[in-house]
Amino acid sequence: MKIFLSSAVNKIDAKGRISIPASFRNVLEFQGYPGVYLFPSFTSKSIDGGGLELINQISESVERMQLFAEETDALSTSLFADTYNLSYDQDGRISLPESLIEHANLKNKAIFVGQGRKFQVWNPNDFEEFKEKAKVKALEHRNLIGPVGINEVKFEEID
Amino acid sequence: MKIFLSSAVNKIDAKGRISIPASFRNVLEFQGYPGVYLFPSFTSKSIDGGGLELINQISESVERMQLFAEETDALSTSLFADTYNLSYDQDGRISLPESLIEHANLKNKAIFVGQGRKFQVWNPNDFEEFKEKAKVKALEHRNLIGPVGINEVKFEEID
DNA sequence: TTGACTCCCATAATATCCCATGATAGTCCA
DNA sequence: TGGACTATCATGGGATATTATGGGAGTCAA
Repeated sequence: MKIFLSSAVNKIDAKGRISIPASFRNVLEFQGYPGVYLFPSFTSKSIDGGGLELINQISESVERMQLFAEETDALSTSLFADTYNLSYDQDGRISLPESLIEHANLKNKAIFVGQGRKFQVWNPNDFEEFKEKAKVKALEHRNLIGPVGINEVKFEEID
Repeated sequence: MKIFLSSAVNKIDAKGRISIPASFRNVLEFQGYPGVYLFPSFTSKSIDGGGLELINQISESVERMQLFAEETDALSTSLFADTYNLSYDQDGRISLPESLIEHANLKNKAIFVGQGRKFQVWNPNDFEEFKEKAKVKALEHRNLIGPVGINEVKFEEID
């Protein structure tokens, strides 16, 4: 299995640890090392996560942007500063940095949502809400959307 | 782990010492020796820092430039004059030179910000401000950016 | 002596290691 | 088919290690 699929709600324990779903760990280890890269999503109250492949893509695209020096600076600053490289323990758990917990409004539970090459971590309530809105939007625009999976369509398919 | 990632706020104590984040020390030691190179950033009120790799790159590019232009003399002079090579103690602390403290407007706290091959040291307040601006700029230009952690772009490209 | 700078140790908070448990799912075989 | 064995997983908790930070004591120079 090579991509992040399906979703799972896990608990944040008293010590602030949370298990990464086993299926996600498989993907991460397949990519070469037992750890995750996490950073706040630019566009939603969630955490984006992935493995080596994701972080390589990101650094590549940052380098590709060398032409636009100023924008690259700004981008790499906000990107690197808030990106965490966490390796999980032998039970598959990590403890999330405070700044990510805050950004994603996490309390004592979090949902891991597979999104192919990456995944997201949400407050389960917030995610439900987001999903509802996404569905509505998708219905509104379904005549504009081709047969391919754009964002909203994608989420429908996940369910 | 080979690059400077994430950020951490540390305290400057009464003796003027400050801990370099453990994860940064790992990178520095991976590069070959337990110390840092620090110099005032040209473009912002912060301190640029890195290890052997960074300083090697810099001296190479300065040498290459000196073949062509005389005004690079001025550049390299001011660059090397304000660059400090500090080795940290066994607890991972350094004491910052006065000229760097002044340049970065540091009081009793400083934030270490990973930027891949190098890192920066900021007054935490100043950095927050800068980050906000950077984020806005990055969003403005996200159409130029590859498949970074930006939902919409990402999903379009997946298909 | 004073001040700046080490080296060394103490401590509190946090993170990590390691083991135990209960739940679930899968497998095998009579 | 059903039931027992096995494997895997999420989760709890005790023990240990690491980290940031404070402060004492020694060194050196002015």
